[in-house]
This record gives sequence, structure tokens and C-alpha cells, in this order.
Amino acid sequence: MATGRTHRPATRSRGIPEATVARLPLYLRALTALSERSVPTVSSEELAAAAGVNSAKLRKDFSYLGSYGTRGVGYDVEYLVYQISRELGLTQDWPVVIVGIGNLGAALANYGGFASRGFRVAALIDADPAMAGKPVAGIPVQHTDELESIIQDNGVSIGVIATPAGAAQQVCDRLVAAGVTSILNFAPTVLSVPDGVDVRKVDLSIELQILAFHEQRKAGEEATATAESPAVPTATRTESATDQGPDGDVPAVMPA
Amino acid sequence: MATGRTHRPATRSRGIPEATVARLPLYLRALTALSERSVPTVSSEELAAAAGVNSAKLRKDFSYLGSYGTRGVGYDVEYLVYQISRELGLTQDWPVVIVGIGNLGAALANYGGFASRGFRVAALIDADPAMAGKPVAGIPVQHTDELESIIQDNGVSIGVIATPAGAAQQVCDRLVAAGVTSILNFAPTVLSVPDGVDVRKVDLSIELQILAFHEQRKAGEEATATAESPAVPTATRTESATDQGPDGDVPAVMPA
DNA sequence: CGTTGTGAACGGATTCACAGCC
DNA sequence: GGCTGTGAATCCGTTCACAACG
Repeated sequence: MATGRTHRPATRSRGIPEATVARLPLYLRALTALSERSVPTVSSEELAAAAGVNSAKLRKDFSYLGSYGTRGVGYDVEYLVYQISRELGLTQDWPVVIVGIGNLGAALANYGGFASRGFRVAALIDADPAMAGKPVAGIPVQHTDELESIIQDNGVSIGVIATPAGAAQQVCDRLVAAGVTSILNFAPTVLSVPDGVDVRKVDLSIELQILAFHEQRKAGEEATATAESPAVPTATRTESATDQGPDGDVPAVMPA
Repeated sequence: MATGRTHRPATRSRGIPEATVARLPLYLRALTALSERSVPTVSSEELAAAAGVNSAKLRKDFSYLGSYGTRGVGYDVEYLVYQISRELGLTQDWPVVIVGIGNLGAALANYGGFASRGFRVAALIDADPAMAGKPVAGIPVQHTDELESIIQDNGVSIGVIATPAGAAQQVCDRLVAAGVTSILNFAPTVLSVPDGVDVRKVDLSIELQILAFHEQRKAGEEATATAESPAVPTATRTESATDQGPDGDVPAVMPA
């Protein structure tokens, strides 16, 4: 089973660039904040500052969605919130399951950012029978045995894996077999999935290692460049305007 | 190879591209697994498969580090583990503090991937006085009041923020003022930091939103049906735009 | 006016394909 | 023969700069 579909070209012909998609949630968050303050319109410059990107990039990003701004004025906040939400698919309800209810799984279950944006935690699943029935974030934990039926009964297409590394692939296989087609993986493992299934990974220790690399470089530099400016740099509290590297992502779709 | 006198491009980032740095931890993890199985050598093809990248990219990445392979044979696993560890700065000890010991902070404190890679949790810090003294992952939680002294006494340069969004900037400011120069931010907020401070962000809800985008596209494709829904509803408010919206910041790379 | 929207220039990252070496 | 290392080609994303337009 699960064999060769032709490898999908990274970006669909008429699609929005991946880099842009990855920033839409950022814009959405900034816009939501403005919306809550009842700000009616915003310029690309202001919004870009709030989102921590530069304005040319933001305008280019929005241009892929359509012409939603007004020259000389800016963008209508409410309208843009709607357009981006729709583009991201957040106007519909996405039931998700979280598998692995340790500290991390519990943190995810309690995370407000999920529930507040179209994501609904349909179930919490754990392999430990002792957990079964215990409520976490108000939702009773269910045993792994029920994974398949939970997914089918709730029409779940997005799964979150927060298990130990050793269990991740097995859980992944079961999720996929049961119909899940998008996976957010927190376990430090490379998951193999059939074509057509998206995987995004979040690896806590990888991020730290990247920081360590830069930290080490700073330390080394300081030794060679003793004649720099005095003391601390200015109090320039610029927003961190530097782009994260090629984001932490490895888009998806594994080889089979 | 450019041993020539052609002078290098402006930004003196002596060598390794960001994209490569971001993948080194991935390679390291795959290599460590091989090492534990006592595999002596590995080809670029095999290692690439284990790390989930393609082999040309892997070879190009390694070429930035030096010529550590043997043509016709492959790479020596142990040697490569050492070289990458050194490059990433993992041969030294990095004391880190985690601020905000909720579920997420506890998950981080318990996360084995930290300790096993040169990172040492020097302290857990929380604002709740009731937490003080309580051990989490074997380490007693300390109160925020002691943040500055902890950082200075331990020579901490890397801080992890796992607080609610509202507290993140304030915590960040204190960390930076006390000497921290690299921050891993889990709070859904854009952090402002002075030049010279690196910030990397991990935003749980952003990843889910990106998945939702792709998921939606799959669904639409399969139906190929009706295009976008037309009319823009009234004052569309995606969901219960409750408290903290999700938000993301764009981390930093190098000092200016 | 001021600000958007976008072609064009640029630069970095990925991929190709093969020379070089074991 | 097999595999690494790498210039060259290509792809993708960012930035520039300005025309279009309310």
C-alpha cells in the first residue's frame, strides 16, 4: 500500500509561494490584535512593523492573495483578517487529535492559540492505560486502542504527535492508515509517510543547537575584534528584523 | 573550490550558509543513531535518507565544513559526529535557563534532547511564588526575583521563554539586561531585542495553520468544485477572537 | 499627495552533472 | 566501480524602485 504517486511539484502552478504561506499566520495575528483595538485600516509599513517583517515583503505577499488594499490609504483590517483566514482555511472547523499526553501533549491541549483559531481538540490519546479517563484541559484522555475509531468518527484529518521518539513512527502509521493527511510532529524523529501526507516538524533541541552555533560564533568574534565600539551597542531596540534562517522547516512529504 | 584571491562577498559570515546550519542538527541526530548501532561508515545517500534530505544537498552542506569524506567509501560516522558537534558548538557546555514553568516549561525541562547535547538546564524560573522550591525534572523552581543573579552566577547566555504571551517581552528584557544573548521564544509574541541578540521562535499554532492551508488545498483539489465562496460576510470575525491571538516573530540571525 | 501593487534586479539555496579520487 | 566534492545551471525568495491610482 501507499506507493508512488508522482512527486508533487513543490509549489502548485497558480499557488501561493510557501514562504508567503508561512508568513500569513504572522500577519493574521498582528491584524487580529489591531482588530481588537478597533483600528480600521493599516498601512503596509505599520503592519509590517507589527509582524516583524519589511513592508515590501508584506506587500508582495499580499499581492499573491489579490488586490485587497487601497492606494493612498492602506488595508482594511477586518477585510484582511477575513481574507487571510479564508486563505488559510481557518473559516472552517478543523478537528485535531493529540497523541501522547505527557507534559508536552498537555501543554498543547491547554494552548489557547489552537482553540481560538478554528482548531478544535477532538481527542487526546495516550498509550498509558492509567491516563485513560483522566481529564486534561477538560478533555478526557482516551486509550490508543481507540485511535482509529476516534479519527473516523470525528473526521479528523490533522494529527499532532507528542509521543516519545520511539513511538512516533508507529503512531504516525496508524494515524495515516486511519485517514489523517496532515501531521505536526514534535518527536525528534524523521517520519516516513506516503505521498500526499504533509508532515511538519517542530524540534526543540534543533532550535537550541542553531542558537548555540551563533552563540559560539559571537564568542569567537569578540576575541578577534577587541577594538569594537564601546560597551553595549546602542539602546536601539529594533525589532528583530532579521529573518530567521531558512525557517526551521523541512516542508513535508517524505520519500517512500 | 575557491582558494583564490577572489574576495568574498560582503557579509563576513565566515563560511557556512544559514540553511546549512539549520540542517546540521538533523545530520547529527542521524549520525548519532548510526553511531549507537556501531555503524562505522555511511554514504551520502544513506545518511541523506536517514535525515530526510537529498544526497546532493547533504554533500554540498558537508563541503562547507571541509572534506571529511572518502571518495568511493563514504563518511566516517564517529569523525563526522565530532566535526559537526564542534561546528555547532556542542563540545562545550551551555547552561540555559527556562522561564515559565507551566506545562510547556516542564516539558522542556524534562526533554532529554537538551541534556544529551551539551545543554544543561541551569535553572527553572517562574513568577508564581507557589512554585518556588518545587522540583520539576529534579530541579527546584526559583522565583523570578532571582533571575538576574542566576544568570550572572551561572554565566548563562541562552534563555528559553515559555511564559504566557503577556509576560514574554518583559522577561526577555530582563534576560537581555542580565547578559543573555540568545533566546528561544515559545510565547506567541514578536520580541524586540537589541542588536547582537539572537531570537528564534517556535510557534505551535503557526505550524498548525500552515498545515490547515495545505489540507484545505487537498480537499479543494479532490472536489475541484465550486471556487471560493463569493460575498464577504459582514463584520467577519473568524472565531472567538478571545484573548491572545497567536502571533509569531521573525527571529534574528546575526548582530549588525 | 500617500500608498499600493509589481516588473526587474539581485542574491541565496537547491539541484544537476561530472570531474576527481579512492 | 563507487562515491565524494564542486562548478554551473536553475529555482525561489527578497529587495528595489517606480508606475498606477485612490
